[in-house]
Amino acid sequence: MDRRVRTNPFLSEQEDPEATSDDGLPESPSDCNDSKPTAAPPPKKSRRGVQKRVVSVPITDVEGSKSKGEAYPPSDSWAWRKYGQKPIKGSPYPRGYYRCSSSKGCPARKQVERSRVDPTKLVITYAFDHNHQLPVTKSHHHHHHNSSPSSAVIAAVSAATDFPSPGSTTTSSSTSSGDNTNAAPSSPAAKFEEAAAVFASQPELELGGDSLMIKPCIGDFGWLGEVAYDRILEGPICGGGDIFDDADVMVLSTRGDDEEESLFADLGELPEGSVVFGRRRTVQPNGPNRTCGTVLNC
DNA sequence: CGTTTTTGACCCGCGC
DNA sequence: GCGCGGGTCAAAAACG
Repeated sequence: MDRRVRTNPFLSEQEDPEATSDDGLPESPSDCNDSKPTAAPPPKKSRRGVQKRVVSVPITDVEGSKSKGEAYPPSDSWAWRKYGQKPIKGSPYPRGYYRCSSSKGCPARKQVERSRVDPTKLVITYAFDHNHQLPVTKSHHHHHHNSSPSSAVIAAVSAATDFPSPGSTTTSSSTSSGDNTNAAPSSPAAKFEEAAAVFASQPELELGGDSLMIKPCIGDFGWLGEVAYDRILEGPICGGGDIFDDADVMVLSTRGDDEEESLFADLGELPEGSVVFGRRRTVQPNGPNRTCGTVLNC
């Protein structure tokens, strides 16, 4: 293998300089609206100029769902393999590095870490797109359009590092392994990733003037709603260029409850968190579409 | 048996 | 120019 290929084979679109800043986000709220995907001014390149998407998901929700015995959709079909883990300075939680194992040459990568300000939240950073189609395994019937294979799938999600429980460092393999194949997730983290994955592929997003609306999408992902997704910050990383290409940041309100409030309180306004909406993908509909939220366009 | 996870070390980029 | 931190790879071990 090419050891250390520092060159990103896929860099091109835009990246998230702050992607790594899980919560510290020094960025200003207004920023989200500033960056126009179209204009695409010279964004600051990240360390490697990698385009990244940050997804933030409340871990507690996932766990809660789990206890509720909710039905979870199949994994995101993407197989992720953990290739590293490192403690992050300033954060008590380690960051896990995952690569797509669905395809040999798939550049898709993701970093999973726990929010340092809000331990109940998981911050997933996606980098690069999948260069292959979603490995449809079983119930992956795509209702909607399937984006071009070449465009690759947009979002992949999943995973979770080992979240050392505040107080005790647990191991985490469960998460990763569960996440890897399309097997049903067994750990809360796995659910998270799935949730994120689904979001990433959700096609049913509608733009409504200033705000985005998530249509029945959640209907299919009712479980997801339960699980919880906070906000969506989307970086046009999606090669497909979907609706979100237009939206830089979106906020999804699962229930618009304290959760969100606290979220904002913790984050300040709407900093990092975000769930990525990619497009396409279906899951078993067993959820009460109670969560459809409105996506606030930053 | 195959695949994935875990841990350590190395290298690169950025900041000061 | 040096140092720090982050990111990736590689080898070994564990699990399914």
